[in-house]
Amino acid sequence: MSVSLRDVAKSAKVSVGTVSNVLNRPEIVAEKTLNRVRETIKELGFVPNGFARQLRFGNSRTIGLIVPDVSNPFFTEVARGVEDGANKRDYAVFLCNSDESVQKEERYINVLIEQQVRGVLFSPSDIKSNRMDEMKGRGISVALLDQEQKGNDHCSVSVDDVYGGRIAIEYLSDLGHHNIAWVCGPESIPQVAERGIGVAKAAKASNVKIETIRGPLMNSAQGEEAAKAILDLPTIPTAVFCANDLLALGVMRGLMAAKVKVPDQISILGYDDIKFASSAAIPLSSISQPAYQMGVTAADLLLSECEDGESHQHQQIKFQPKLVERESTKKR
Amino acid sequence: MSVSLRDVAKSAKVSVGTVSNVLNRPEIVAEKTLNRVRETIKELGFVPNGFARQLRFGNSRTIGLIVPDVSNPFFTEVARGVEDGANKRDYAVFLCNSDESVQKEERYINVLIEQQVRGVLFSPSDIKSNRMDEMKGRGISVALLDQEQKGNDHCSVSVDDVYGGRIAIEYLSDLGHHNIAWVCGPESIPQVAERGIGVAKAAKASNVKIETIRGPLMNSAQGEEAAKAILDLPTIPTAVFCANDLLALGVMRGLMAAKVKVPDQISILGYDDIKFASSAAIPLSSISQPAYQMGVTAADLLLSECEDGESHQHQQIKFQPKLVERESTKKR
DNA sequence: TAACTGGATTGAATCGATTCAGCTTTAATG
DNA sequence: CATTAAAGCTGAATCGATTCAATCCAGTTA
Repeated sequence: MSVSLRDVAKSAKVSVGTVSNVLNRPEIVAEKTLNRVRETIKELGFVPNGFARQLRFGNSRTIGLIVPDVSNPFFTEVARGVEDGANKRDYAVFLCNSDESVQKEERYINVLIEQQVRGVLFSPSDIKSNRMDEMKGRGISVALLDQEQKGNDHCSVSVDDVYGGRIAIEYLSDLGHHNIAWVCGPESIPQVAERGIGVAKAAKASNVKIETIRGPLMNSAQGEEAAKAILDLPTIPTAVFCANDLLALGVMRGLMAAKVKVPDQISILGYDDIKFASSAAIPLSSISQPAYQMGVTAADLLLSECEDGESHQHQQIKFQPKLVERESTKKR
Repeated sequence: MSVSLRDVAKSAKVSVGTVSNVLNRPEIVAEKTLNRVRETIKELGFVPNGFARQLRFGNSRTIGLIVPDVSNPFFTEVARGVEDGANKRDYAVFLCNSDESVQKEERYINVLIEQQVRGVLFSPSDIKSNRMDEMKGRGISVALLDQEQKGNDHCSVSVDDVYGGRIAIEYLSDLGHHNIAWVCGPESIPQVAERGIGVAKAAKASNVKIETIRGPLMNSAQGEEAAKAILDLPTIPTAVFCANDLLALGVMRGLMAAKVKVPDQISILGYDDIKFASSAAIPLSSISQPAYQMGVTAADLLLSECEDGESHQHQQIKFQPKLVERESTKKR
C-alpha cells in the first residue's frame, strides 16, 4: 500500500539508518549518498509515517483546541490565531466544538488523549475540570483560553472580564441609564460569571438597577428570546448589556421586530466586538477583545511549554478589553 | 511516563494478548480474568496509545477538512456540519484553513498525509489539483466540498453555482435593473467561475449589461474596495451582485460611507446567506446555500467511502440554491 | 485410564521510523 | 608501511498494540 523507509533503503541500496539520517540529520550524510537517497524518495513518493515516528517519540506535532462555539465569530477569530501560531511552529490543530456541552467536552478530551496531542488549548464551559489534571498527568500540556487560571498549574490567556463588565456599566451609567438589563448565559460559564461580577460592582458604585436575564445559551436566537423577556419586565429598562455580540444582535433584532427604536428607546451594548458588529442594522457598540491576538499568544504559550519541558514557567497573560462606541448606544 | 499495555499485563498477571483481547474482543475472555484486567486498567489509568494502534492498522479515526476561510460564516457553518457528521461516527476533524493560498493548501495536505488521516474533505482554491490523486494513491479518500467533481473519481457535495448565478441576475433583471456590477474573486476559484457563467448566461438572455469587478480576495475589506471601484465606473450600475456575503457586506458599508442610499440608489445582492446577512444594516438579500447540511452530507459521504472500501460508489450530490429576498434589493 | 474436545491463554512477530554501538572505508601522519 | 583518526554507514533493538499459531487445561467420553 504505502512506501516505507525500508523500501527506500532497499531501492537506494543503503541501510534504513542512512535513509533516516537523510531525513533528520542530512549534514552527517555524504553528499553523493544524500542526493541518491533524496532522488529515490522523490521517485517512490515516500512520506514518513507519522504514527511510527510519534510512537517512537511518544508525542505528536498536533494540538487540540476546544471552544464552546465555532460559529461564534469571536471564537473563529481566536481559532485563526491559534492556527497561525501553531502553523508557524509546524503544528497542526484539532478543532473541537463543545457546543457548550460538558458531555461533548469530555468526549473530545478522550479523543485528544487517544490522538496523543502534544497540548490542549481549552476554553471550558464549566469551571471545575479535573480532566485538566488528568491530561497533565498524561504529559499533555494544557493552557486555558479566554479564562484565567487561578493558582499556577497552567498557562492562561484571558481578558479581564470583571473589568469589561465594569466599564460597560460605567459607560451606560454615564450616558444616563440607571435601569439596565443584563442579558447573559449560565452562571457556570466563567466568562459570564466574571462579567457579572464587574456588572454588579459597577452597578452598586453608580447606583444603577440591574435586571438579569439569564438563558441557557449564548447565541442570537437566545437573544431574540431575551428581547421578549425584556419587554415583559414591569419597568422596561433603557439599556441592555449583553454578555456577547451574538446575544446583542439577537436582542436588537427582537426589539426592532417589536417596533422598539434602537437606540432612542433602548440602547444596546454587546461584548466581543465581532466583525459583524459594525455592519449590524444599527452598528453595535461593544466591548472589544483582541481575539486573534489571544489565539496566537495562547498557541505560542502552549507550544513553548511543550517544547521547554521542565524548565517552563507558567504564565498568566491578561488582556484589557476596551469599549468601542458605535450607534446602538445613546445618551438619554 | 505513560502506562503501556505491557504494564497492565504484568500487573494483572496475564499476557499482553489477553489484555488486548479484553479491550477488543471481551466476549472471548473468561469473566474472572476480564474483571481483574479491567480493574487493573482502571487502577493504573491506562489509555491505549493511539499511534501504536494506528501504526498497526495503518489508518486513523481522523479526517481533514480544508477550507479557504474559516472566518467566513458560510464555511464555519459547513465545518460545524462536517464536525457533527464525523462525530456521529466517532471521527475527529483536523480543521485546515488555506486562506485561499495554494501554498498553505499544499502544506496542509502534507501534514494530513503525515497524520495519516483516513480521508480529506477539500474545498480547493484552485481547480487543478493533482494532489488529490496523490492522496488517493496513498489510500486516503478524498471528497470535494462545495465543488462539483466532473468525471467520477471522487465524491462531491456541491451547490449548483451556475444556477445560483443565473437566478440572481434574473431576479435583479425582473426588478428592472439592466446595469449590474458583478463583484467577485479570482476566476481560478471554481465557485466564482461557475457563478460567473450563470451570470453571463442570464445577462445575455435578459439583455443586462454586466460590469465585472474582480479582486484577489473574497472578504469584506475587499468589498469596500469594490465599492470605490463601482462608484468610479463611467456609468454607475443600479445593482450589485456579489460572489459572497462578505463582499456584499463590504460593498454595503463602502457605499453607505459614500452616502449612497441602499437600496434606493443601488440594490445589493449577496451569496451564501450567512447568519449575519439578516442583521446587516440593511438586511441583505442573498442566494442561500444549505451550509450545515452540506457539511453533514459531505462527512457522511466521505466516511462511508472510507468504511466501504472497494464496494464504494462515488456520488455527486448537488444542492439547489435559492433566493432569499430581504431589504437590500428593490424595484427600480 | 487414555484420548479427545474446545475454551482460555500465551508470547513471538508485526507495523515503520529512529537510535546508537560498532563496523568499514578513506585520509593523514610519522 | 603501520598507525590512528575521522567520516560514513550498518542493522539490531526499540516504541506499544494487535494478531494468531501454539499451548494449556478442565471437562467429557469410550
